[in-house]
Amino acid sequence: MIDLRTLREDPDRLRASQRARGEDESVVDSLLDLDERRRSALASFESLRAEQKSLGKSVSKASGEEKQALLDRAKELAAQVKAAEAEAEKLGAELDELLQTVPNIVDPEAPHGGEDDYVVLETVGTPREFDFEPRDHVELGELLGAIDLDRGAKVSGARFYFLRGVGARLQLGLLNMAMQQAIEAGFVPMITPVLVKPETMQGTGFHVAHDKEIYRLPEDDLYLVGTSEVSLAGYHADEILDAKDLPLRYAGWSSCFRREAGSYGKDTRGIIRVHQFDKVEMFSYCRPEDSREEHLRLLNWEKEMLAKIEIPYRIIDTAAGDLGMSAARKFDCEGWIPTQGRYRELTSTSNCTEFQARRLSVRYRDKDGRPQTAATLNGTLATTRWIVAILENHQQKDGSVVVPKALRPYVGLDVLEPVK
RNA sequence: GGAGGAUUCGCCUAGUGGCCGAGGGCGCACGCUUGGAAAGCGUGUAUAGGGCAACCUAUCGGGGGUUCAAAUCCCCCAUCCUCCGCCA
Repeated sequence: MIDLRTLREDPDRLRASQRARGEDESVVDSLLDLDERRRSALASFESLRAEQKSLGKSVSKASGEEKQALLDRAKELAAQVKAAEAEAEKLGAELDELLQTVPNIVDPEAPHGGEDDYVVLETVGTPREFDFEPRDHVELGELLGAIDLDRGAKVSGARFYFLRGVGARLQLGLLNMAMQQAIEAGFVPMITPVLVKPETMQGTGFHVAHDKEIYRLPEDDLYLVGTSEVSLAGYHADEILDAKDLPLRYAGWSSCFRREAGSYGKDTRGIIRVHQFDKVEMFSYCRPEDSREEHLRLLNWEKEMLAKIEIPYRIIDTAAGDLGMSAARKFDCEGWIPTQGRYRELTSTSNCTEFQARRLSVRYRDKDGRPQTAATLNGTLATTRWIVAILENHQQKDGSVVVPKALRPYVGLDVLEPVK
């Protein structure tokens, strides 16, 4: 949620941001108009209410005819107060509703435009030359007895899978390595709820009612998270944090659930795009003025992880139109997938500035003891999808896969051997 | 699933219709006292919105109602605790 007071002072900032995203600018004027009307409705309610209160006090002191006269007036006033309050509430609700639809103000440094207007910031490593025809991760997963897609489909349907044997070990090792790195960097390790209440989902910037990506449990009014970012953002909701504890950093391990509606036909093969996967996610609460630096730190921790799996990757600066609701800026690290001949997203780190925290009411006390809205950031340390990159980049001619050195202690194997 | 109890300012607690946004204690902050500290004394100590100064308004788990007036009365819901049942 954007800040109304800032909007009043500098509406052009939001206009520019909407332009950069390729979205509607007129929302700015609608907001300003509604805000103005709500404030005046609120003011008239408040003065009527003040009158009612003081009148009420004189009622209790008066007696006889005088009291009756006062009562009559008070009764009349009570009706007016009620009407004024209803009007103010109505406008407030309208304003809130509109405000809910406005995405975060983008960082002016973010590239303008849509999905394809990203800027490549850095390319690390070079794709390996194969002296044999590389197998894709599906084939390798099958050879190694690591990924069972057929039975995943049998049990749960399309885009489900079993990780088994070395596949399960690879995921556990990878995510444990991520957790270990996070712990060493001072993160608090967390295993988070995967079902959350609507206000947590909404607060994090996902629309419970409209978002086609969210799995819902209507019977219980609970929602499956698409990332532990949601649970970790909600963790400090309605709290005022101690400034000396900032930045507060958490590393959450959870399964993630995505409906992948509207992606029919995309990545139907393998475990690139699935309904359920596991992820270790960094989440940080910090002062807004520190958030840009924090964002770069998160990116560096992602690079550190990627270095450990020894694959070529590049970093892109996502364009404004592709930032989603909450992010002001987003960097993705994309790993090289040999059989696709292109880079695919392995990590994503977003600076959500105060957007999520304002919705969730996460604040901290500044030097003067005044509550201020915190900034929140998130970034990926590892996910199930990384298995694709590891298998494909480190495969050998016989179908075996060399485990990257850093990962070996966590997986307990140097090489994954075919089972058939 | 059933029965009962609870939910007030960071914590503990007072408060059964107007004098309660709300008293006390603890904690915390500042000051006095002291060679220094403790104790003691004094002052302050929620959040949000509006004017942005005095001040005004809202909020006593959430929502609705009764009333001129609700922390206080009524209804619904949520959470926690206890007991019973059910499952393992």
